[in-house]
Amino acid sequence: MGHSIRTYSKDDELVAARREEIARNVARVFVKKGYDRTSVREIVDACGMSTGTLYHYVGSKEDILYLVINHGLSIYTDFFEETAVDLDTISPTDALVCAIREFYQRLDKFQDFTVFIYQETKNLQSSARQSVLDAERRLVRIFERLLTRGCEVGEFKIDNVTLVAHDIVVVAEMWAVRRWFLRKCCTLEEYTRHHIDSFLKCISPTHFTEGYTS
Amino acid sequence: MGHSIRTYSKDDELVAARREEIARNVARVFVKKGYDRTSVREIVDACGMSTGTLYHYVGSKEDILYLVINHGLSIYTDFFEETAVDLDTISPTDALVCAIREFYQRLDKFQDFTVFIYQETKNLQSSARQSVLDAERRLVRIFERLLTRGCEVGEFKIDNVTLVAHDIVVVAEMWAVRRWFLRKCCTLEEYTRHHIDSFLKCISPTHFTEGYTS
Amino acid sequence: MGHSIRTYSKDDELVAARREEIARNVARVFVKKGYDRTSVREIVDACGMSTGTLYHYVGSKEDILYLVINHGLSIYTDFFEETAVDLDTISPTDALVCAIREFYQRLDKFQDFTVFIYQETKNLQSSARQSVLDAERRLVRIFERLLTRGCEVGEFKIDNVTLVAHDIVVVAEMWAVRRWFLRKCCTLEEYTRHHIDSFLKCISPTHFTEGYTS
Amino acid sequence: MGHSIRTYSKDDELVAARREEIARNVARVFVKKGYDRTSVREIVDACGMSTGTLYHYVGSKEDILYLVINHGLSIYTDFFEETAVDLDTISPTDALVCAIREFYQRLDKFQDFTVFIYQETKNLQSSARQSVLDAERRLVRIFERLLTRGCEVGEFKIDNVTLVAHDIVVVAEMWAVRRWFLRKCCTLEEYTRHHIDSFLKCISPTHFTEGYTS
DNA sequence: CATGAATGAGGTTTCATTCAT
DNA sequence: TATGAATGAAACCTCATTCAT
Repeated sequence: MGHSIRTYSKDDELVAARREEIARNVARVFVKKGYDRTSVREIVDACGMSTGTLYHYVGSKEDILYLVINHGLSIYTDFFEETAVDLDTISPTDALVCAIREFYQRLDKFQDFTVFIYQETKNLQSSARQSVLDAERRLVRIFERLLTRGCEVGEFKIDNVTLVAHDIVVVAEMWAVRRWFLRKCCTLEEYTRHHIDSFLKCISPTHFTEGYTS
Repeated sequence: MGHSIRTYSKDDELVAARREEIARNVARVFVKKGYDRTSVREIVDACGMSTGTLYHYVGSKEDILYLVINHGLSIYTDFFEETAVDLDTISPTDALVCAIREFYQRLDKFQDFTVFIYQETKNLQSSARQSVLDAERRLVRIFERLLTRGCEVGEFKIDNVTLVAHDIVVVAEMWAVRRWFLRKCCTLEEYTRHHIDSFLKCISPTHFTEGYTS
Repeated sequence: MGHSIRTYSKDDELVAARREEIARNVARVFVKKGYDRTSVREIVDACGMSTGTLYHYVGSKEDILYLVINHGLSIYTDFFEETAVDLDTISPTDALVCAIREFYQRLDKFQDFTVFIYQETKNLQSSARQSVLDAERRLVRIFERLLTRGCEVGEFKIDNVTLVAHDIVVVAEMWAVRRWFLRKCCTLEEYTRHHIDSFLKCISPTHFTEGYTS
Repeated sequence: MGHSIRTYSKDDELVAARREEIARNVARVFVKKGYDRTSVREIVDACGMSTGTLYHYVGSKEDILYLVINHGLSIYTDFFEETAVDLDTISPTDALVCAIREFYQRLDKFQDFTVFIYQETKNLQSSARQSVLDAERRLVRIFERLLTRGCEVGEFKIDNVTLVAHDIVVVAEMWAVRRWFLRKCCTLEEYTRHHIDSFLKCISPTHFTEGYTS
């Protein structure tokens, strides 16, 4: 799916394993030094491979960027596709709060990745970039579903569900991206609680607002 | 202030003029191709200067990144330092709404810059990066002041003023950074209105909330 | 005979078969892309072999060039050694004309090979090159014999038989090598007839010439 | 004219001088080792330049091949465009004989080049190759003109002037290309005389031939 | 002050060949 | 015998920067 990477090997399993290995090893280096500033020399050193072997499983340096970004995305995408099931058994509000908490904590763990993706996605060619953006869209959709369920049972009242879901995701990512600012401002717990409160206020149906129209 | 750049010239005015010229011309190229992928040759072509002249007024390629980013920041910082004055004469709520509207529209115009800054600040060395981050902080502070005034006169009720101000700025920047998502989701007007409503809900003192504690 | 190629196999027949297979398959690729620009990977792909197997029957990439060139030479050498027999039963002039016609038509069919040999023989190491040149020499000798017979029976009168025989071969090869020019100039039939006429004029004993001495 | 080569310099004269220098120095190496087997490292060593400087005046390794081939072609093309004038003042036969003699001697001097061009033209991309072939065509045309003049005054009688002119050029080039054979067969003087005689016989109007039709 | 030719280290990628399986 | 993963030297080319003019 998405983007196809050249290999000289015909053993699909081996290719997948080696690429996983590459992504895992290179991630650290890319996050630290940035993509453009990491040389292929440094990449192969980090992988403990020879140049030739690397290019056996990968068509170009950019393919490696793609692997690393996808590896990073999977870390939290995968997670959500697992836990999202349980959320159906509790009230929409509880589910939303729980999901946000989990998500924010998860992003806190993988801060470096989040920042990295924000900085390097631009360097991908169109097809590779599309599949990264798709992963982001799936992330938003997870929250969309939670919000929609809440609307259906009357617990939430939301004009633009997509926009709210998007905000939830973005605010989480900002905890990583803007850490240079936020760390001096509050703890993750405060940050999370503040935004959970904010989101709930905004989507609560009991809150009467005349709607500010400029 | 901030970061000092090497020059061989002793004519301060000329240096400033040339640097302004460089920043203005190179901005477009950097925004389009990214810093690392822009060669010094492309830089001098964009400036209509010779390499020698460029290095007469600038110590390194990275200095140019610093110039461009600062040039970009000034575009909206300066603006705000002008218009912020008038805002004192109207009610805090009106002032806030007005400021947000102006800010969001301004960022809409300079989307490319915003995205660029999000992507390239990491490439700056410590001292240069600090002065960029300072500019961002000043931006937040503008909204902090508006919010604080509102709190003082009882129009707003806010636990963490800095955090809200920061959110206002970040949400604006996301309109540029996440345009690939948001353009398909709503117009700038809808985006702005949605968030103004949200922010007002969250800081309104009349809204009673028990505070969701997980 | 000629040049010896390393193998790890002891089954001579298998070795010969495999080498024949290699030459046949790789010929097309070499003719199209040139020797230096064809990678070993492309060679094994063309052969449907693994790298390991290839190097089992061949010592180096250059050995393959040798195989291919010899394969190419055999295409027309073999042919001549078959048909040359019949030529003894007809008059020297008829035999010559017939041989030239056959030869020119044959080369027309294997143009690519001829061009290839002109371009790549230089890449062979000394011993391999010698055996290629030997094949060319045998080709010339075929015509030498025809011419000599004609001289003996008084049908031809030639100062330097070798030189004329060599010209006959070279002119044929030029039809392939200089096709970019000759195709726009005449058909194969015209080309052949023109040169048969020329050769006959030059070797005819009835033609009186004082010999141009500068 | 013909093929355009990238340069970073704007000083046309300097570019021409440097390229001339490159062609002159690299020619020897290319002729000796072949194009593909000569590394850029060896090229810059032969030129006494740094890599950077080389690529200042040339876009790629292949451009250098183009320069060298053109340099080689000019050696005899230029020559002819000078001497061809005088030939108009003598009889067509004398002019032809004289031109052939000069040409064959000239090619003898630049054997290496001739061989090189036969082997490497294939490596040029289309546009560059075209302009090399054009130079060859101009060479043929020189002899075409001489032959045509002879026909007009009745000294020659030729069916296909172009083909004869082409033969004259090709036979000359073969003296270089097939030296491995011809050196053992005759001297340049013998080779030249033999072919002058042959050509004159073939184009002489007094020689009666019924035309051999198979 | 302004120019742009010169530098050579370092960039990414390909290559022919080996050898453990 | 047959395989193809692994190697790392060497390929071509670009780069930011300097300095003589």
